[in-house]
Amino acid sequence: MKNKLTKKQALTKNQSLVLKALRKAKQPVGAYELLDQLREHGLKAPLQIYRTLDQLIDLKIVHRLESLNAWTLCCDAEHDSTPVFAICNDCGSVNEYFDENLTGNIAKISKRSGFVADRSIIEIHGRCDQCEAD
Amino acid sequence: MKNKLTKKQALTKNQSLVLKALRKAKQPVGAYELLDQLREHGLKAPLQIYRTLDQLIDLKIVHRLESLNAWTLCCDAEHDSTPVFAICNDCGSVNEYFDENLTGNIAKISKRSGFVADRSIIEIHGRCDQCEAD
DNA sequence: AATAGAACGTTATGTTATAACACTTTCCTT
DNA sequence: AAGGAAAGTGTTATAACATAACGTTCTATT
Repeated sequence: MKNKLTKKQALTKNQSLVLKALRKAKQPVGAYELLDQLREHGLKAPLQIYRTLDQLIDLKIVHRLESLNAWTLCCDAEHDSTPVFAICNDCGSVNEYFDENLTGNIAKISKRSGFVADRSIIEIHGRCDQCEAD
Repeated sequence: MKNKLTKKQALTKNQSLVLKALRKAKQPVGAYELLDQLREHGLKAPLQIYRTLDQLIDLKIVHRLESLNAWTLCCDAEHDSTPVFAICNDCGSVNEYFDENLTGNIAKISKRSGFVADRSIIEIHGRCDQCEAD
């Protein structure tokens, strides 16, 4: 897999298909749901989806939400810091945030304990603005 | 399920069995691994494990690690704040931390965006002290 | 054109989790 | 103590999520 510098290179057919499906979705999408949607485009097996998702994650175009077993588009921003996902229990929408302080605090915890962090997962469940207003 | 006040009540047979298995483990344990271990005590079906784990989570005795599909004992501390799990990629050990600041960070993000948080998941993957020393 | 690496396709299988239904135990209330 | 509600249990079947293994095809160099 190419590194970030070549991110702009053309996507492969499968990558484009999966990306397009994710763009259409208003919520994170599961692998098998993607597969169902893309059957009409010739995709037949789960592995085709899982592989493509892995590629898109490497390209930093897509994130996996561990607590949902689902995937979502990365917000536009180029970011090296840890994303925070706010997941609405009601409508299922997900927003991606960044927080320097939070990233800093995680680093602090790590340093304190001698732990060397590699990948951080922050997923907050609750109710979004919209749903809370109802 | 009873609330926290009655936490000290005697555990049921299945709860005790699962808890004991988790105590023996040095790492988070998967549901089917628990099942295998507890077959000799008469447990036969996945649901028996999953149900018991849910109960233990409600009792705040056990945590689920979303990024591992596995469960681990809660550290002793009574805590209402969000636990941070540091998961070693090498040895698989997991440590649970708390950080007021971090909890504050999450609250701030929530306030800023109108999102009302409910349950926060923070799991950091990396290398622990020990493994890093090698 | 040769070739190396990435991407792709396919079958089979492994792993994790829940639905649905019936029975039993516990504990509170009268 | 009898009765009933709620929690816990057991069992079968099935759903949902994910990867192994193998061979082929595409693509971007040299």
